[in-house]
Amino acid sequence: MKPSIPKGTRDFLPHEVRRRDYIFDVIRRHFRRYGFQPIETPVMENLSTLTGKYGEEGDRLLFKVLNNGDFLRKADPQQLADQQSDAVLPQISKRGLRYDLTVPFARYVVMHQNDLAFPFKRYAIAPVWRADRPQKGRYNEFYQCDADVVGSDSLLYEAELTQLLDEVFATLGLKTVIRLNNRKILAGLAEIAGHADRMMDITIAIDKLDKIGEAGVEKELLDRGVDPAAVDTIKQFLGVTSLEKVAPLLADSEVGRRGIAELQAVFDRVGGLTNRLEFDVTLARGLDYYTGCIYEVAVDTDAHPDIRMGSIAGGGRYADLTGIFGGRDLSGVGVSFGAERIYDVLEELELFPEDASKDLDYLLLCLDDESLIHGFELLGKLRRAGRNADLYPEAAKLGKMMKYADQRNAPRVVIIGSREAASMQYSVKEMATGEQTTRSLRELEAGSL
RNA sequence: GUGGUUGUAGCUCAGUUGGUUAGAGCGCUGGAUUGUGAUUCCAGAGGUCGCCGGUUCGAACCCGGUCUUCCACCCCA
Repeated sequence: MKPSIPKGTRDFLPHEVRRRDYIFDVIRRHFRRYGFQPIETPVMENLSTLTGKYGEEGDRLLFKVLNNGDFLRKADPQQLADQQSDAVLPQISKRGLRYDLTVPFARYVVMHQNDLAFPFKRYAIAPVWRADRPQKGRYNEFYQCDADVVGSDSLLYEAELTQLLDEVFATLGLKTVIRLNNRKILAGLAEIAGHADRMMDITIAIDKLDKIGEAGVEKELLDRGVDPAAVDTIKQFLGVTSLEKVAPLLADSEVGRRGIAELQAVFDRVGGLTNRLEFDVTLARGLDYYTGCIYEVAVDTDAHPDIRMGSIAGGGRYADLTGIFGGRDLSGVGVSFGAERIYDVLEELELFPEDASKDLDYLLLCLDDESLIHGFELLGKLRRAGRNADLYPEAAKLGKMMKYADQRNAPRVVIIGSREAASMQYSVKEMATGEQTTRSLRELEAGSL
């Protein structure tokens, strides 16, 4: 048989894993610096935990796990015969793979609320699964790096998370645009338009502005059943790029005014950033559970004009998510970094640091069997001294071993023949320059040649 | 989930209206060079043409199905 892996999943070569680890390490370092604590949750959740949290579209994209045992026995025979997938599904599947890290976190907080000190700040770096049709930068299995805080309404957290987004991308050397909006502004907009109940339809439509243009948005709104007068009202908002200008439009909406006040408070407190920070009234974000500020980060196309990539990080405030699980209403806010997309962008821009794919200090090559024994002992000494070292396990032709060293991406090789073994002075070759020197054990152990 | 697209050597790709034995570059293995990789020269190995079925005297090529890739929707990291 021909080996294969499920569509939308990937294997990673060693150098790719090291580069991914570099991204994870940068993000994790910043999470810790900001006071977030690590937690872990299962990759599988009960389907009842997951369904209904991500909107209709999200439910469709959940991976369901088939029940064990004779699962069809428990299914309704008639519904089974009629191929009523939706009706049969809950009878044959009670678990699903997590779709994101936020909903499992809300479930976790409710289950462990007596063990946690609020506000509770946690981070998680873990894979999630979505049964989407794969494309570039879109996979069925991918990692999210989430930082969330639950149990406080303080807008200082929104400001802090903005700083966190900014610092991570500054450290990665990636120029981005951090866009901010507030669901309350969108609710106000819907209210002013006379369609308070149609907020989702309206926001989904205007979210597409940069993609389909104003005429496209207008058509989309009409298609979604928004009346022409309301569409005219909504169009007034589309060109607005500052909070000051949107404020008068929302003067008659209490929720809209609150949204503006919240955003203003965040802007007032973030301070100087490396990346661009923008208010964007058309930013919607599809997840149902957001209630306040929402974030989205994209590559700054002014600085990196050739990059075409969707959002590389996002987040927002969800005031009611814990309430859904029967807990106290604990307001939460968080951000999520899309590690895979960040990887693809860093790769394309060649922004990975040189040493992100190197992990070996020395590779030892021995020319005869006696030297090999000497080399194996030297290997142990170097490792005990804290150097990353490896040994070619037999005395082969030097050319062959050099080639192996090249493929291993070893920065330097230590050549051990009878001369070196006798004198304890080793030939060290820098692979990049070809420069060769003689070094003592002490020098090798010290590293940094 | 809807519409389209892709699949030929380890990789990137050629392959004529359907016609004998399917090619190139890179990589790989060996040698020139028994203590020097990435650069030179020579030789060699490697393919049920994604898979299943159909049409045909004959299929990498035409048709159907299926899996996969990428793209546009939908949605999203």
